[in-house]
Amino acid sequence: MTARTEVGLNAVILAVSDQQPRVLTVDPEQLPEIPDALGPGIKGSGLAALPSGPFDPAQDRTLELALRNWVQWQTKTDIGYVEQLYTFADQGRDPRERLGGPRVLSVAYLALIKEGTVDVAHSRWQDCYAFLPWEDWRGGKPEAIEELAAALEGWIGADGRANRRQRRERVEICFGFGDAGWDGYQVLERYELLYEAGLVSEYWLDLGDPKPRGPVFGAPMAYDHRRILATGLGRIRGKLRYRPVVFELIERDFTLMGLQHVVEALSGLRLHKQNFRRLVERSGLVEGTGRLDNRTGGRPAELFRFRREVLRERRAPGVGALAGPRAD
Amino acid sequence: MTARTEVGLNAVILAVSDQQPRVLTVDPEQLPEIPDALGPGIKGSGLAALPSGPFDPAQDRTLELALRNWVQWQTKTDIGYVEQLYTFADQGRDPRERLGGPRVLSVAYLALIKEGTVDVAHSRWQDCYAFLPWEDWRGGKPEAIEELAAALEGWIGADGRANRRQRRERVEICFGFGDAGWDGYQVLERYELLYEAGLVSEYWLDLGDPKPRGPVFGAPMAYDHRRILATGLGRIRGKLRYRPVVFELIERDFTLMGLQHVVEALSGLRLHKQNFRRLVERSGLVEGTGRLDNRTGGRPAELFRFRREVLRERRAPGVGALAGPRAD
DNA sequence: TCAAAAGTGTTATCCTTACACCCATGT
DNA sequence: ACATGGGTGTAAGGATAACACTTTTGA
Repeated sequence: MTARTEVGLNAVILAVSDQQPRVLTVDPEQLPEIPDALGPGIKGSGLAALPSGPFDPAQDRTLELALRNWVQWQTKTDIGYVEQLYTFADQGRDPRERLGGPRVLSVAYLALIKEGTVDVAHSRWQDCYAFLPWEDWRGGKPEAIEELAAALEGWIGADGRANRRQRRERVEICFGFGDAGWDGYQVLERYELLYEAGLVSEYWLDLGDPKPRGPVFGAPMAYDHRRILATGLGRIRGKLRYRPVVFELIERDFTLMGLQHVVEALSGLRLHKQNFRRLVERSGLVEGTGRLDNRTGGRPAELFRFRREVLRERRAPGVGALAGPRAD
Repeated sequence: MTARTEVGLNAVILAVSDQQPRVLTVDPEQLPEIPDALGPGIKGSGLAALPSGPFDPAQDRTLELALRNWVQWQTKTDIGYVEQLYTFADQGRDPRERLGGPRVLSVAYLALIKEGTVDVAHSRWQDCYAFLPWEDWRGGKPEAIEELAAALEGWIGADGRANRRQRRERVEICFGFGDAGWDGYQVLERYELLYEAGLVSEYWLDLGDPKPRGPVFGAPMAYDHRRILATGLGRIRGKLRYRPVVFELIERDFTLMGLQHVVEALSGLRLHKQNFRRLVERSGLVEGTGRLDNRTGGRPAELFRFRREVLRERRAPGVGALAGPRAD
């Protein structure tokens, strides 16, 4: 017997406001397609879910168009930048399968929108780092990380002698405990490691055992949506370096401080102010407009714009070494 | 009416031998699922196709496992490194749709294997640059590029006044005609531009008009497989910079020259020998074994190995700025 | 006048590039 | 001996990181 396959679309819709990266979530309670039978952990759990929409092979010419239409309709906002993230199809990723539903394959997209107001019933903006708190190093080493390291140490010790070395190596690489230090890009690798180690509550939910036997970290999301979020955050952190994607998230005119705050929010790192300014200006990525913004508190800041010509001039126009020297 | 959806898997299987990047292709003539009715351009055309396999939602636990099993079975080779590339689902991408077949969605993967012998009936290794000749700059500016530039100039002029600027900007960015110069990473962007400009024969095939009205470049592939190949080549060129993926393509022991040739083959660039050696050695990516290879012609070369510890030591362990200084 | 944020200058250090040169082997 | 490729040294130039410092506003 060949089961049916259905294709869905998921969107990680990111914005930055108040120096926090936000992701648009919906309340799965409101999603009509989830049957009540799934009980604990899904309906009634209050878990946040990523917005998802259908892909209708009879109607939709392309995946991206389907996504755009569907997001536009739901959020009443024009999403500019969209890119495909990954296709998720692991067995059991959608709990409806357990009730005899079709195998659901989901193509996830990343969308970037400006911090303007997207205010739709049943959806809200949530801080990305509520779900992935260990990813935010702007205030120095996150508190969670010590506890996390201890829990991972337990996971390493829980395996046989031979595998411990591999586990330890993996932990060290993912979390930068070696000489390499923290690498902001490996968001997904870290989430997957925590999942395998039983340190996120989705692991226990997927086991059908909603009570974690041990510490868990970060707020959970419905289904495998936290994994998808991690994929999205990792992707944009990587892309920041060599593509001018930051500008999709801010207004046309911005101050250098404002730009820095957005880069910091996404990368989860605190950057060195003076050098950030210089690097960005020298890179040709922006140009001054001559106008000033005097809502800044101190001395008014000059407003800058993205310089489109940089695309012709530089090979990998992004905020470089993620991005400039770090502060702290 | 909602049409059926079917999910297939495609693999871009890359190896490097004789300093050429190779891709494993099959003869679509041999693929049982292609009906004869599709006539010109598909069956009987002799076009190369990427190997493809089924995804069976009833059997396969994950996409990657399905791919691994299926490739293993076809090529009798253990593919080590595998990564998901992209999911293709544009309407009309599979000509069977025109005959009332289901909508076929294809999840493409990139696999890297060592140059050893994979010799299977109905499949063969072909030079990647036969399909994408403008991507090989190892011998200086490729011949095709002048002709290509002229043809693109025609495409720019063929649009209304307003759009010409945009078209010209896009051409300049993609092909590095501006100050930025050639960017090896943008393989897909270039292919898509050529497709839109009618400069690859797939464009005419998709129109149902197998006779191109103008020059076309590179050997065509069946369906949208050349687009998939371009995606794969772009991906590995990007990844080379910050992940030690080269080592998936070579034997455990290698000379630095050998390593350089593989990097050059993939990146399509000629590199500066002395500095490549030093950069690679200093990076901690490799370690000498003390043993020598005396098949090299001149003085025997030391054999090196990948140094796994580098993963703990360096944040983005790859062959850097793609990769080291260029020669020529 | 002070706090807060904008913006400039300078220097030590490291990395990259380019070039020149020597070494070991087979023919 | 010489061709071929392996391998090392060094110095110029550029980019980066860390520092101290001045400027301009609002309260």
